[in-house]
Amino acid sequence: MMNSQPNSIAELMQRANDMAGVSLGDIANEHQLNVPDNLKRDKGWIGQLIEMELGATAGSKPQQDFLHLGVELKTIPIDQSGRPIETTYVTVAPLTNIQGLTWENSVVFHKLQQVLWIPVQGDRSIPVANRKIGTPVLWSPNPEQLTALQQDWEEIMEMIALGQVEKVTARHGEALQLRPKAANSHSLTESIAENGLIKLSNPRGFYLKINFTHQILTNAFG
DNA sequence: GGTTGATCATAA
DNA sequence: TTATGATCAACC
Repeated sequence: MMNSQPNSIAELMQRANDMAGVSLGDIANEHQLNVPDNLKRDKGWIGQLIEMELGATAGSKPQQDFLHLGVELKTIPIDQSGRPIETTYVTVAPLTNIQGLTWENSVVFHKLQQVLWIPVQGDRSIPVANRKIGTPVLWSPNPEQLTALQQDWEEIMEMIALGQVEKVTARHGEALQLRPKAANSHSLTESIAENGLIKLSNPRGFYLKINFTHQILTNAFG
């Protein structure tokens, strides 16, 4: 059962606030869904469940989840102290046809304009069904965060443009990092070669580092 | 214990 | 294959 699209940010936030303190098992029951014992084979299960509850538009378009509201939805697993357990996937990294692409025109920039963070207990010792949803955070990057993101993005994209995508490791970047994003390490997609022509590389995605998302949550909760 | 590179499910 | 939703698990 997919809930209807929220018509305003206020409506979206009301739904999000109503989920706070509720367990994943309770939400799943509302939608008559079974809860997996673990997430090994259901890595996106929590995200999909929350999308359903909040009425996000299903689909795999490279756009915000609530395009009409200008809001991207992200669930984020946190430990007992409220620190994110995992990095946050943002989007696939473009590896070709990037001449003239600017930060302001990038998918990363657009998706991070406004994000609704839904913290969820992520400690693996807690059964998935018992994990509780936390207080939502509607976030937009402040000037400092925006600058940090832009610097990382531009540095990484320059490497890609120069045919150096394989030389970019997850250690690059303070806020944003580039990592594999594929079915496996053998997946291939077109990328720019050092001679400017096309070569094949493992697909990459942009991720927000934990320290960065931790700061977002910390700022929101004082 | 935190991070990096690898991986899983699914839709179009 | 590429996009979505992410977490797993080996490694330092």
